[in-house]
Amino acid sequence: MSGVLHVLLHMDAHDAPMTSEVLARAMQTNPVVIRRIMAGLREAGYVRSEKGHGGGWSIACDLKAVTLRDIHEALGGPSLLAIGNRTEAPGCLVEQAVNAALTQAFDEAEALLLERLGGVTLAALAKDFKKRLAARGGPHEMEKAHAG
Amino acid sequence: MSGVLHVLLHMDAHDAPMTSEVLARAMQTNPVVIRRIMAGLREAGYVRSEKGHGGGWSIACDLKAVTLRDIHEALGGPSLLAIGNRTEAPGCLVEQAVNAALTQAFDEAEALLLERLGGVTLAALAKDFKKRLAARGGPHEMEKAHAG
DNA sequence: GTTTCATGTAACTTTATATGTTACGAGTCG
DNA sequence: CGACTCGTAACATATAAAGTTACATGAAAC
Repeated sequence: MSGVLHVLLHMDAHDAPMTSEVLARAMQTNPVVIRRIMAGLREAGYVRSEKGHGGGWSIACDLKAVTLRDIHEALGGPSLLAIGNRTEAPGCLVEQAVNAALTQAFDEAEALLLERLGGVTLAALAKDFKKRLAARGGPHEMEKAHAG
Repeated sequence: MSGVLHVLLHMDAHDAPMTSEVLARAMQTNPVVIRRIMAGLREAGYVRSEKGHGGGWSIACDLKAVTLRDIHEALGGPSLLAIGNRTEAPGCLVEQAVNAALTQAFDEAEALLLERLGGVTLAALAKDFKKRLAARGGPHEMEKAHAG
């Protein structure tokens, strides 16, 4: 999640398409990993990929219309919580009681988190980035920022 | 978490101490795993363990005074959220912007979850279990409920 | 006191999952 | 055609969780 957003914002701050290799270097990972992650976003229509010379990844959506929740879902909507309910013995009344209590708490937290993610657009993130950039001054150089 | 609560409630519904072996069979795991998990609870004073004949695990606290949050902390307070922030390039302004947005959402969700866990006592869970037991009728037999 | 039972814990093995890598096919541009 | 880049399958590695073995320690039964 965090890494994907990072890539998206860097793409937004770049006019030309960016190759998997460049992105992978910045994220300290492998080009194939980048392609794997971006596959979901491409299917959702948030990014576009082009082959050949001058190819690579570029934004294909209106950043104001896509929220972090949309991104999360494009990534397959993995569970946001680290712990879940056991369901090994659904006939056990103890398990039912435990699950009832936990499920309620978990569902509430997950709903809140999804709501918060749904309230933040990529455009808002990009704007925050530009604000930080202006506050610091100087150009934005992805390679330098990711050197260390 | 879920498994620990399950064990605790079964212990509460049992007068004599329960051995790691019996608990492990019910939870479909290994006695050593049970001991490992219970170690945290023992150090926190929520359960007691006794060796030798007739030994095993028993409740050592007032169920009304211990919340699910307490249990979570006794287990080492592992992260409740499945995803975190990357911090590989803290000097990157994009990363700062992304992390600021995500951190806020995550912290809120985690706080809500902890609050909810803190609002449920073990006694409340036990009461819910007894209610389900009464509704169904018949005795509570751990072995049977965990047979499948 | 010896035997039996049970925990405590270290060390090791197994399993599951995520991540990284290699390889190659296919499309694109010069 | 040749250089470039994505798409994807297949394989390798790393990490963490769970399971297992082994043995020491303590407690009750006899």
